[in-house]
Amino acid sequence: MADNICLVGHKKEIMAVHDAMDVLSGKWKISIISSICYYNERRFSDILSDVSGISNKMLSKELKELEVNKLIKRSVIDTQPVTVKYNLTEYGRTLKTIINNLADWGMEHRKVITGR
Amino acid sequence: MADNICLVGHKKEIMAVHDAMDVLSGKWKISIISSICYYNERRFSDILSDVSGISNKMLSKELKELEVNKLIKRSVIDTQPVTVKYNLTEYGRTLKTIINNLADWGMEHRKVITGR
DNA sequence: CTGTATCCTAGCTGATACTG
DNA sequence: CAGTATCAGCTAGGATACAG
Repeated sequence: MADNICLVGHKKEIMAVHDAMDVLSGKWKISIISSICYYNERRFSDILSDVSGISNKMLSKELKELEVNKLIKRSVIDTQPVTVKYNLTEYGRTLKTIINNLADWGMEHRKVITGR
Repeated sequence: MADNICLVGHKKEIMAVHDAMDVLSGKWKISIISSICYYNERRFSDILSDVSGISNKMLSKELKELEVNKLIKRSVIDTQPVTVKYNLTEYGRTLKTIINNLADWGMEHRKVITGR
């Protein structure tokens, strides 16, 4: 099914893919989701070091967008100084498969561009 | 496996995901790949109408990048006027799974944001 | 049909500094 | 620790026109 869908495909699927990318696009979004996904629960500074190259400003901004889209949840713990943790929402967790696929493909891709 | 990887995840995977997005990011790239994938072989003007909203300039530009990354192949057929067709390369076809996942997720996502 | 060439602007982005 | 504020440069992307 996942294979021969390419023989019967249509505009609906293409638009669906575009819809998905609307939420996931952005230089860092998928990496951020990955970080939270792989560790299940993650703090701001954790993600900052997980995702190499991202600035705190960008992280802050993209986290907000992901939260608006209901993909992640932000929880403030009232310690001193304050602690904030991010989790995937149930909805966000539906992205796991995609994340895993992307990670697999990304590792193969790295081999292709560097390796051979 | 695809599930509990989230319990043992690491920076390598996050970077892999980022690598993947490096190639696939851009407002239209995934949609373009989808179009070619679903129809197996596609012309410039076909893609232009498949991917609603894209301009010829963007299509041209992103097609070039995808070609450079060896994901698609461009073939010129010497008719009058000239015909050009695009196919996924064998390597590009390795993205099928991801495309299908994204299409599935995108359709669910549309329900979530419009439906309920 | 399949693109290129210009022009133009919103907003993305990084760097740096600062706050509660 | 978890962000916000500000500045400035870049570039992604759209509109339009043109070319082979």
